[in-house]
Amino acid sequence: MAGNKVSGDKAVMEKIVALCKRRGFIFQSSEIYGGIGGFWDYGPLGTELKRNIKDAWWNDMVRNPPPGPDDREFQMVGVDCSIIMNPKVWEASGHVGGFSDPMVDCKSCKARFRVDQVFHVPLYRSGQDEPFAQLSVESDDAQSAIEAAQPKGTKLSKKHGGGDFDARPVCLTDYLEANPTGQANLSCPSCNELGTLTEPREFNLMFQTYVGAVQDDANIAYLRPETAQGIFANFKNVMDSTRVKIPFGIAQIGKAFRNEINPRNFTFRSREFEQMEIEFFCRPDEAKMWYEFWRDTRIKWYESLGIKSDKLRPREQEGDELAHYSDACTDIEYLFPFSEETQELEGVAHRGCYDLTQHGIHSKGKENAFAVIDNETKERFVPHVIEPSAGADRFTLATITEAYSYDENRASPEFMKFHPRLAPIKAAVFPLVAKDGMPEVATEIYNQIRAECPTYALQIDAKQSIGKRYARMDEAGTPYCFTIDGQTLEDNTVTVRDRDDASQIRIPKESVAKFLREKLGV
RNA sequence: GCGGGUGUAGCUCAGUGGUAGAGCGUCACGUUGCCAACGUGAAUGUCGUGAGUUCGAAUCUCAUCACCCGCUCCA
Repeated sequence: MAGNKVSGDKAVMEKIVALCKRRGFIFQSSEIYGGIGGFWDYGPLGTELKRNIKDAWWNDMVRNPPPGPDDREFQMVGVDCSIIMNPKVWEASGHVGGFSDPMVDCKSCKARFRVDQVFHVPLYRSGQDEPFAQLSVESDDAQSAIEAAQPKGTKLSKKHGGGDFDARPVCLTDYLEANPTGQANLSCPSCNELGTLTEPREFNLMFQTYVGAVQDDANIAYLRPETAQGIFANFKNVMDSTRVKIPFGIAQIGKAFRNEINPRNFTFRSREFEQMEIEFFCRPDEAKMWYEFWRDTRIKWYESLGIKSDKLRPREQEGDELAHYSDACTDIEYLFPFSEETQELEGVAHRGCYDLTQHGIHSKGKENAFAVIDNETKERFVPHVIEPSAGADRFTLATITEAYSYDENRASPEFMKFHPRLAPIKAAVFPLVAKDGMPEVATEIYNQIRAECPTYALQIDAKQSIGKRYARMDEAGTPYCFTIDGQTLEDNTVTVRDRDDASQIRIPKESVAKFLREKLGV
């Protein structure tokens, strides 16, 4: 069977990575200096591909969004915010407080813990001032730490003669503050070994920098870890300047930065990446409806761009997976060849009124600073937010792995079956041989397509054998090649070669641009 | 961050202490009559990087960087 898909195979992933480099889709950043972990560059073909993806998203979501549920109308507008913002933004969003947690590692069993979630638990006999033993547990608070300490504590108690005991948990945060050199007295909550925990270390995943020439704590700033906060911070500006009315959405495409501990899997987990985000603002009582609308819209969008296989898997998050402020979230996941498990391409989250409320509190000192008034019902409410947040680089990678096809019966076994709308090169024009006036006709046809389809990336090539030129276009994923041959000179027809099955038909040379537009549908 | 593996031409890899190699790709010229054709020729390497051992290191040692796999992490 032609177009045989290969999946769930790491060898395939390696072939894809090799093809990406060979054909100029993706290069490692700073490769000539030995590279740099978690950063990637797009080459000429990859740049066209990613641009087509971002354009498709912007056109389909912002300029020409689908009709809403029950054909309800809604507006979509765009913003393009700065990457560095006032650091208070990240206090309001929780990124500064929440993600700079000190961690400790166990040198013995290699487990890692958040310092504030480990409790040191000395065990006491009633009436005694010194503990007879101690242990550690992982827990959210002191009360559950006591419960968590019972099984281990009972065993320890038996060892020490048995009898009732009293567990008095101390959070590691507090313990280390009181005993800065107290590491040796602590045991690992996982393997129970004594004195194996490292000193606490900060793991802030935000990139830090300084605004202004003086490097001082007072002017620390961060590269944004998500584009969403720029949208929330401009919510009122957009309301005041554009006449949008609830329900409406604000969209943004832009770079974001996360200092991942361990970047992996080609471009999938990068430290610098591009997001395509929508924050959709609606009435609280309609939030569920809009959540479902966006979830379904986003799934259909991926399918419309060629991710039709069963590798695309939406997954509704379970209760304990959800952030505390979130009512619902669907991860739209894709099964990449590098993993047995599906990986997130996009999260569609029902965020309630959390973000606007937080920014209200932090910027204006009141929860409802960004409340709006419904003109018909006169109700006043802080809008609820549905957030479809997609990874542009992740979808680019999914597009590449989905398109990658292998058919050993073809002269060119590897070919990229891109959706025509996303294909980096839309068509190529070839003289069958570089003589008898064929190159001149090729140039004429090439110029004709350029004039009639000025947005298409095209190629013209007269060098080497025709088979080699077809093969190169197969690896670039070019849907159609037009070839000028001897018959063209007699009856003005050219052959059209189809990338997916290598079949050929003849069409009049005047109609190549029309043929392309109809076939590509772009 | 931990453990294991890998790193030699654009790609895939051979080379285990003694002159830097192959296939494919790329380029040029010739040829061409629809699928990586053929012929001739060419370019391309601080052998990931830096130290050390040695008369001599791609090869041995150490460090470091990057990538892959498994943990860990993933707002």
